[in-house]
Amino acid sequence: MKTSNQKKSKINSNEVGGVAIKNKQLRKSALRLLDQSNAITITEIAKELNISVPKATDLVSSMVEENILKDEGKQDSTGGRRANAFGLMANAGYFLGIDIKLHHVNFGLMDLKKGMVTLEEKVPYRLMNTEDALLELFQLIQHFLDQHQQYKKNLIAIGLNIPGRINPRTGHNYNHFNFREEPLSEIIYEKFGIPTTIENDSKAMVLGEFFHADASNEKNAILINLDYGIGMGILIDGKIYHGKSGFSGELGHIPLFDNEIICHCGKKGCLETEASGIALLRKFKERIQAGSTSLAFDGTRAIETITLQNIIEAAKNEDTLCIEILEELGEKLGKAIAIVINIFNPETVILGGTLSETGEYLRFSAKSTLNRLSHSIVNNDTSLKVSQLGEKAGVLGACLNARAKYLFDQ
Amino acid sequence: MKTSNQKKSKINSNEVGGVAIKNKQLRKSALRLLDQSNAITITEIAKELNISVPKATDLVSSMVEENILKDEGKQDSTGGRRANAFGLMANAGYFLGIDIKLHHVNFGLMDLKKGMVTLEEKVPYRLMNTEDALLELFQLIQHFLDQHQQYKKNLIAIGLNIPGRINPRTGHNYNHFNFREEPLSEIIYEKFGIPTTIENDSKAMVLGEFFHADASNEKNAILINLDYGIGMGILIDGKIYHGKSGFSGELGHIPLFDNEIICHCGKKGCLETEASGIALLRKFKERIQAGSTSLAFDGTRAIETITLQNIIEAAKNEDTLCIEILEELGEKLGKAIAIVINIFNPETVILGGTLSETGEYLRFSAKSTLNRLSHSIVNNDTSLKVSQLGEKAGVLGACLNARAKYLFDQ
DNA sequence: ATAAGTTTATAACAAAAATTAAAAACAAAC
DNA sequence: GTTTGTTTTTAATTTTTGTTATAAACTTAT
Repeated sequence: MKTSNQKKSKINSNEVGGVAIKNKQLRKSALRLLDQSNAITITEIAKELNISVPKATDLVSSMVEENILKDEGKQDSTGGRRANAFGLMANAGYFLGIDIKLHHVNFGLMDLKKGMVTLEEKVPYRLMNTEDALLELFQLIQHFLDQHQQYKKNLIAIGLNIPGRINPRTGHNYNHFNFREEPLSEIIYEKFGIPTTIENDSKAMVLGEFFHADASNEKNAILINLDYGIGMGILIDGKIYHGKSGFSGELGHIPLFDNEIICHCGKKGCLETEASGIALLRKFKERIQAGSTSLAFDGTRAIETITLQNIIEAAKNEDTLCIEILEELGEKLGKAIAIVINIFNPETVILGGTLSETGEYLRFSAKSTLNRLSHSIVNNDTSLKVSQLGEKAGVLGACLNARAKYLFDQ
Repeated sequence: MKTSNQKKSKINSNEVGGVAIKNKQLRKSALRLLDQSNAITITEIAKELNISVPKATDLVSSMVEENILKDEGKQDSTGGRRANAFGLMANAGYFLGIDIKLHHVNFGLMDLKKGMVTLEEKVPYRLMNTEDALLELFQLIQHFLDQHQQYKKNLIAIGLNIPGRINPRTGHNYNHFNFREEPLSEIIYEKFGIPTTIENDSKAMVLGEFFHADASNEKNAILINLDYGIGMGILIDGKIYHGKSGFSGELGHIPLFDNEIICHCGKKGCLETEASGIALLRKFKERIQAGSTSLAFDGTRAIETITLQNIIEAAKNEDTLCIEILEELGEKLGKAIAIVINIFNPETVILGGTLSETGEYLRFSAKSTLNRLSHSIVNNDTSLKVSQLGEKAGVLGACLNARAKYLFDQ
């Protein structure tokens, strides 16, 4: 570790001393500030960062010269000379979000000011833990990059979401692409030369969903990711909570029922056995076999080929059976949400993921269970919402994740 | 807010400028460092705080002069000149911890080095939401202070635990002593002239229990406070998690059972209806009335007068009935713990509070339920322990809370 | 035992940042 | 339209901090 020698330190300008480190930190703090408000004056920066006005002037000037900041013109007067306000230059940097789902990938490009430049949703892809699947992913990424060459020069980082357990510190993921020695983030970095950070898909979604949340960083919020399985993203103080080893938010596998249905995790009674997309399909099949009819099933094809999307579509078209089983699901989910609210006392619980496309059917039945099972003071403190972003939440989260890590994190 | 005038700013030496503020922050950072290791050298401080060695020397010298730090002598050589190590002066400051329970108060005095100077447990007191109860509390505090006059001069802060909902930011508490306008912390401060911070008792206990946890601040841990009710303290990144309005950790009121027992919160099926001290008493009564016998009940007094402590004592003396109902309780608790572990993936779950005095009976049955209900990978990642501190956890937490707030917090 | 290599501590110097002062820009009152 | 009070900006000065150099303390190898 002792590479620095008095003589060498001056030659190698990258191995910087104390002042340079502090300036870098200062710059990141300034960027964090600039991110919170649209435009900010030098005096405000000086006050917030506890530095003198001349120092803040230097800081801002250098960032303006580097085209990171832009002079946004004079602010309204506060009684004296009008101050110049500065804001981030949107085109100073871009972040690529890659949101890998089991059956498709979503791509998105975000600029420095959190504006979405491009969104490419539902690119067909089959996630598997094989070398081939990894190579195919490479191709998809390469294709996206080729299509957006004008941004490549300023591409700062990639944020990648993938289902399963993640250790964001080391960049390792455990359920997919774990056949190589290196962590996935490292593999992507070496392939494309862009710093990459990875995250679990549900955990990234919670970032995306609270994208528009007010500037205060003290967000405590929950996203429930309803798909074939049930995931949960936990936001604490505006940051994703990972737990000891990345197992946090395993809402799908909390033991909540006394049934005999064996979950794919091997246990009985998991929430997923009653309130997931898989459970929904099972119930649909049971009801059809018991004689019910539905828009989603005309009898011309095998009942096993019905997908979650079929049921969602039918529910949107007010199919009685599908709405009924969705409401049943909402009821079971309500119990889990009651538990989560009592434990976390979050500001908001958002129902997201594929199933949330069915909108209020789920929310209403969940809410009514919630009211029945949980004390109103605790209950009413938390708002229960349905995602408005849908598929976009994950990509947004991926971009924001990369942006936070490479723009602000010290 | 514009009290500072160029002319006045020099007169009022308290209204300090930028450098002074930075020095204060630096000092707090240094204290935080010093807290983590027993003794630390100037070079290490400089490196950790990103300041130059001369600056670190100044910082340390001034703190030594003020008797906050002590020269601990030479460190072992690392191959060159041996460095002087500096450590906190234990007697440079003290913190008073007051742990209010429903039927008693615990007092404790902690020095700057986290050493407990005094512990006074189970001072009789009946917590009620009345002016009289508040005045009686004042008397108890005054009495403790009088008995420890030699520390009063250096008493830096008071940490106070109280059951019920708390807003530690404003110092308000909502279930007790809420009849005055001011927050309780303010009332205590005005009465005794010592800065005071308040906290919920279960939340403070989790700090106390993880007192000895290793220096790494990335502690994610859970304390379950088993008493007449069930509380939970959540430690995230080494800090107490409060939630949006201080309702977090309401483990006692998660809906987990399909029974018809109405909880004191007004709902049915709460965990507390099956796994709390109150539930334990109910079950004891039921079993006795059904003909069981127990050491805890000789038939000479009304069964309603049996307390939790009686049952605990009997269980310690290996009373079959009490052990049985405790094991039943542990089983139900195990289900709740399985949920908590799946959600939080904590490093440790500690069973604390009065009931934890029964030791392994609870833990064994909880653990076996846990193994049955939850996936082993997630399960084995978290250790389930029984508190070794008992009544001390709350006082320790109160002291640590005050210490952290007034020693480190910026 | 002495020399060579390390590490810490202090002193001297240089650089950087904070203060202070002064000028410029603006609003509102007279 | 001028004056007064504010606030921002820039410049000059002072203070603070970092860097470099040197001395001191100590270990290890020869």
